[in-house]
Amino acid sequence: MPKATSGEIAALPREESAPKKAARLDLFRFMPFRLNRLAAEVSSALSAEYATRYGLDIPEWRVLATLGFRHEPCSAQYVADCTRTHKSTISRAVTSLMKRQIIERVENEDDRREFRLRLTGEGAALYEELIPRLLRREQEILSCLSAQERRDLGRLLGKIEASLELVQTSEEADAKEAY
Amino acid sequence: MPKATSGEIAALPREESAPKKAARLDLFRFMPFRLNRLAAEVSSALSAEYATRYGLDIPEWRVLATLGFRHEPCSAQYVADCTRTHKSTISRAVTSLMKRQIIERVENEDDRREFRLRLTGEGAALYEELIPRLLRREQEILSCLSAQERRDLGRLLGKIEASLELVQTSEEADAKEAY
DNA sequence: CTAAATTAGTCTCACTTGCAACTATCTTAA
DNA sequence: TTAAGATAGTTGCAAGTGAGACTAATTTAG
Repeated sequence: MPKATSGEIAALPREESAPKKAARLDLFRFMPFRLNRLAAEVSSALSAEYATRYGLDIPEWRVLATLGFRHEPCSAQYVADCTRTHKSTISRAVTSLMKRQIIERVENEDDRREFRLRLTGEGAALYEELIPRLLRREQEILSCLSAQERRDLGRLLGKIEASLELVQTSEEADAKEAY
Repeated sequence: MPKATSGEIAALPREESAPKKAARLDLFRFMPFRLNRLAAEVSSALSAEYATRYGLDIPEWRVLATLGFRHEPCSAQYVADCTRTHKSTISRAVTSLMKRQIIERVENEDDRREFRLRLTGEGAALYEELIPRLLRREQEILSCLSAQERRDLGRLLGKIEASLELVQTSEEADAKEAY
């Protein structure tokens, strides 16, 4: 079994060296692989809270989190945009959450294609019960980092997110300010 | 549309305040969500290299990367352990790569349950062609960070990776103690 | 005003993947 | 030596998901 990952980034052999060395890539230092693996591991650590305990899958949890965080009802499309989840996936999560009466939806009088989604009382109660658990779990996972390190990590990820345009710029936010 | 993500960690309202405020969680500051989304996005950015160009999927790429990095042939089980990918997934990737003559396998005389996998000449050539592209792509993605920031990121992720391995439950630890 | 283009949401299809059962082989212990 | 248990790898099955077609409603252009 290979050694645990070090802090280094996977590196190409010296570019300018004369004898064209064969390129090699250590998966354990390759950022895309590390991110994938870490995300998978963290997700599964958290799913103990919302999956086994409340029977929610990830898309359902994302709908719940979006509706619980925003207080105004919002459309399925909005949830899909926010969470970068495919609209068909959100649609299924919405259907399932409605069946379980965790959320409800009302027709939008102004645009009868879309529905306004919001938590039911039951859904809000579930949200209130679940959130502290998840935040505690997140803190546990991050407890190996100092407060400063956590800030640093957040900032570094934020830079990458911004450069990949994962986060909304203010103009985009304005453009979508229809909500 | 919600605000752009800051460098902060999702936070509970002050714990000790008298009127029990409703807990809220901003998905955009919630580390598990951010990791998931970032990993998905980075993966898809990279897949342009190995998927569309060479027709490899992620499991196939992981097999290739493992065999290319190590020079001794190794078993499918070893690849599965290394990459934390389910053995059935690796099995299918191996089958597909063999059909395409990118890898080959030989029986292990000492243990006829397992096979020794290694790259064919063609596979090695593919590896040599692909690796520089992927490393370049990784560097592009990380180009929004300074050299110091990249080291920091690697170190922070490394700490979380290490702690998650330590944090594995005792049953899991026992189960994996075969290694 | 009407036709074309756009958008919200649903649904079907194909594909991927994890689980668990299964075969074959190896190891351990009575 | 033999039976029970562990391990490598394969395969069938079921659940989840993205792509994209489709319906219904709205907006835009001519």
